[in-house]
Amino acid sequence: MRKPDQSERDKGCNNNMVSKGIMPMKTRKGLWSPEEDEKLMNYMLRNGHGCWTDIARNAGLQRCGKSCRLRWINYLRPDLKRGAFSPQEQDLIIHLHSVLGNRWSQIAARLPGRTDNEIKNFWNSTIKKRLRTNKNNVSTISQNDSIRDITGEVSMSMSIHDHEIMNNCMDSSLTSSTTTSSSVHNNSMFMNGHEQFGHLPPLVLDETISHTNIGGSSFLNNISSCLEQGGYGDDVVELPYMFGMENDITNPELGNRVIEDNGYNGATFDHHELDNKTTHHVNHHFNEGSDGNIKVEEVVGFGNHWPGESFRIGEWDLEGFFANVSSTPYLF
DNA sequence: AAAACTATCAACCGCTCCGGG
DNA sequence: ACCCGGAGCGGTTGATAGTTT
Repeated sequence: MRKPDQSERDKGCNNNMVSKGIMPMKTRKGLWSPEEDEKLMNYMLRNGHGCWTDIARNAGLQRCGKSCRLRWINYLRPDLKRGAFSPQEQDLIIHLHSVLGNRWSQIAARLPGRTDNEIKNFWNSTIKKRLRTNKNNVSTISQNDSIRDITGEVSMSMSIHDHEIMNNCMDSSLTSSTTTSSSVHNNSMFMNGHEQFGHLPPLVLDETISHTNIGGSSFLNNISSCLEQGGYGDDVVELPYMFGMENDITNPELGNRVIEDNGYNGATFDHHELDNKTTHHVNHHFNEGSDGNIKVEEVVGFGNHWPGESFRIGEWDLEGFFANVSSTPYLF
């Protein structure tokens, strides 16, 4: 972690001003102190969003707006979910990354309570490493169980069964777990009304499939098992051409989801940082005092759980989501 | 016990995009 | 059409905690 420092100039935030010969106000850089958190939290809860530069100034912070925005989004937002990623979330991240690539903000948009930074960090540390390790363990992939592009190169170690699921899910005209049979798919099938990508090779399946189960999450399970068994590698997981999602990545189920609010009622709520590995947690307790100001207290505790479970804003029922996955056909 | 190594993640940086003038 | 400033994004850095040697 970076030490809080008193930089003479916030290079990143004040580039424009400096280039114009305007001497910017001194801004702090580095880690945020609890006092700064408190100020920003107070201001945001009272006034809500606005121009970040104004927020920084009006909240009495010697920070640039950019820094305030980042702090709020990544740390102070009341709807943030903390703690380790669940296996379901991990599956979802892996899948979404295979679809969206490094578009962390778009991935984060589908994981309520998670930030792009968090997901990016998680991917770059944990998953990337895991994939790299597992990749080395991969020896052969059955041709019959793989998907090949037009050149015959094995491009993804997803089972035909799961690929079929995805194909069918791409087709919004399919509303139930129907039986389909096809040996060749071209891009138009995947695009299905969305803008098509121009020069992408069609996918070729090796054999006819006659079974699918849209409602299941076997695709995700398969990703999990591939991950564990070493089926995915950096160079085989990308499937950017399968979806016409560039212009349509809004998932009504997720995007409009009402976040459960079990704790924050405007008076008091907790913000937990949880480290499952060490069972140590730092609990930032935000409490509204008699003066109406939000106080930030740091409480250190132990135990691999959410103390009191009082602050579960953003707690997201992934199980329920996956159970209803058939209603979100263009996500899977 | 200490040094070296590794993992994690908060925060910075530079860039692009977009809306307003 | 152009300029400007703010917002947002993705890549990267670096401090610190944890683990291994």
